[in-house]
Amino acid sequence: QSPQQMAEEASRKRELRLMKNREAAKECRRRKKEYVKCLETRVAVLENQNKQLIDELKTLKELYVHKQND
Amino acid sequence: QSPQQMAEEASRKRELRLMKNREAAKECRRRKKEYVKCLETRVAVLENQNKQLIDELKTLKELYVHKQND
Amino acid sequence: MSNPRKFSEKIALHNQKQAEETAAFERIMQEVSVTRVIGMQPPRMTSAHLSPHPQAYLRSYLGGSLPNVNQIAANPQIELHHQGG
Amino acid sequence: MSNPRKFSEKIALHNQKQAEETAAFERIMQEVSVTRVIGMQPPRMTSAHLSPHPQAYLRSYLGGSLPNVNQIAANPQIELHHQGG
DNA sequence: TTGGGCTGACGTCAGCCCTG
DNA sequence: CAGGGCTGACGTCAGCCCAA
Repeated sequence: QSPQQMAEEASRKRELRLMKNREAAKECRRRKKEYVKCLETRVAVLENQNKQLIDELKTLKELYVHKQND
Repeated sequence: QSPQQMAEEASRKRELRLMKNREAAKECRRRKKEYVKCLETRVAVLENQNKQLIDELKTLKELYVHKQND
Repeated sequence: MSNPRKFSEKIALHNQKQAEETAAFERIMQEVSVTRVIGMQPPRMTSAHLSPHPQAYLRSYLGGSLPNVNQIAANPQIELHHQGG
Repeated sequence: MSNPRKFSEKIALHNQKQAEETAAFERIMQEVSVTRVIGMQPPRMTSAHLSPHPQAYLRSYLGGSLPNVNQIAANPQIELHHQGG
């Protein structure tokens, strides 16, 4: 093989690899963004559940002490 | 001013701006990483609190129905 | 490892945990709601207790289907058997 | 806006919320613990009630410093409902 | 063992928002 | 209005890790 064809082959291979990694990086960023949004949503959900659980715990606690005093 | 000095000035200004934005990007990535880690830690904390709250709610509920049957 | 490297696995893991915790959360909330409702009755009799259909009375206070109510039905005061399915 | 653009502000906001929620969490846990402890006593008298130091008896059951316990130990029949929420 | 898929980290560009 | 601080998104390089 002539060195000219070798250089062309190497260049084409490199460009193909760059193209693949380019798209892969784009997909990776997309998944990372989705993951962070998932984390934020999860935090919000857990926060609401915590508040509701604390409220229910307060209510049941006062109901318990009221039953106690009866 | 000679166009030679103008080109040098522009090049120096551009390089300075690139340098600043380079360090800014590095700090930005650092803060983003810290933020994501903060989110994960927060999720773990809220998860543990949820479990403990649910357990306490179960205990208090059974205690309540036991008091009810007395 | 519980901390995967791929984002897709992290997302799937978080969705799974969130589903489980939400299920447990809704379950305990319903149970506590039921407990509070039946706990309010004994000291004072309500006209609903005179109704020939106490199940309908309870279901009027609570929303969806209550599979765990059977355990509560173990209370000797109230009889609550399956409505046959 | 509650959703800042800068990461530092997001971190500060999350830390603030986490501190508040942790405080509320620990508070309600201690209160429920106290409620359960004092709720177990009335049906049967314990020898600890004959002790000249009931506060010390309660502190033996509970961990940290409990400022509200003093009022409860002083007047066990009072109702303790603070801010309703 | 090794090639390829994913991701971490970098530098650069473009754009937003705030301050001068 | 122009200028600068931060961040979103891109392409590239380096490296990890698993299936082939």
